[in-house]
Amino acid sequence: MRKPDATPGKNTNTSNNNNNNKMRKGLWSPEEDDKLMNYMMNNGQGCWSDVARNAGLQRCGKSCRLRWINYLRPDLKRGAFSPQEEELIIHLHSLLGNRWSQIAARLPGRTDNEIKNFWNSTIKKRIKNMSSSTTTTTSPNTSDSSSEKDNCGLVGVGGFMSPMFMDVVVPSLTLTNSSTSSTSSMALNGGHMTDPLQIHIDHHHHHHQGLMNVYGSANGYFSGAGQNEMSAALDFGGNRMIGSYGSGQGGMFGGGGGIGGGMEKEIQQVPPLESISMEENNGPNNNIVISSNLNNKYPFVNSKNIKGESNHHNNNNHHHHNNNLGGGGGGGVNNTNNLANFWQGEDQLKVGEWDLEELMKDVSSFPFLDFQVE
DNA sequence: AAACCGTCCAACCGCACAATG
DNA sequence: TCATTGTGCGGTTGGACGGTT
Repeated sequence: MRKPDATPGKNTNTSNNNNNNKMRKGLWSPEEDDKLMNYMMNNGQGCWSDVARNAGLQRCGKSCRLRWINYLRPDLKRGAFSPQEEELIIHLHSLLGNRWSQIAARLPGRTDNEIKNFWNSTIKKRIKNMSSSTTTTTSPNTSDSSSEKDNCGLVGVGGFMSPMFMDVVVPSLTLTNSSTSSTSSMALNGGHMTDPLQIHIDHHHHHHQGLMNVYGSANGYFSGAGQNEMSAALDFGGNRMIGSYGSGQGGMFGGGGGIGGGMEKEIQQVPPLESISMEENNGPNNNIVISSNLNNKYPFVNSKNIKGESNHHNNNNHHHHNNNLGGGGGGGVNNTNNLANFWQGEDQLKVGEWDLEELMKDVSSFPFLDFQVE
């Protein structure tokens, strides 16, 4: 079904004339596209049944809606998925599971159908290959997330999360269980996690406000959806942020064998549902600009852009970049204003409990970011 | 060149949910 | 309440396409 058949009448397919309601099915002809497009441009979106009728289309409203959303909509982004989009899809899927519409809502110009197809064809296959090449153990949870009841995404090898380590470089952040130590560790109750998550608090980078790196080491995917999996998430007084960075061998976003190689231009925050845009060039050092128009709902992603510099060296040594938010190697997100203000506004942010399920159950409340890859 | 086969993706289907009468 | 209608979502299908034999 790649191309619509331009021959009038020929593309009426299969059951087109079998049923007596005269509703066409199957591929859309260019004439039908024109009718729908013209109608939508002139009248805007309304009741789809009316659209179908008033546009002179022998299609059900549902079909018209689908055609418009998936193909005719002017703001659709054509072409292959960029590496950034791919990474974002992978991560969003790890958080959201097969909620394609929610994933699509965070990928401007992309449709849920498109993402779903992309996932089912490209990414799933790649994960499958990767999984088979990096481990000899198998798990029912490994790759075929679409068939899983709990929408499990990409959990670690063997269906378990391998030891993970998080570097959380957050000045003035104290963790209630170990506020004085430079290295804190705590366990998260991830159902598939085999080892406690260790969180290292770096108190030595006070001029890098708001930086949080979360990365995984060893084999395993630092991702997951559903209650049994985890991503990293911080809940700061209602403003949640998440971030992850894979550096381990075979990690989901890892440096060796991980999807995307090094996940170097990584934005792990779930972007906003509102006003997302993503533009890109194809250069190896794409910048990522994050902005938001949420009117101070999330002060660290305010209307000022957060600009990430794709610099491999601003990852873990933060001597030159302020406010590197969620940046993996090269994927840092800088915000010299709002993020800093956010962090500076709270002298002692406290993270009382790290309840994975609580964090994951409300993915939609994560800070909304606006992605642009320059 | 023809047959075969795997992949891709547009479109359909069934279901759930909300709104309305 | 209950039925109807409209909408949206996720899963699935089936045919075009391209590569391989």
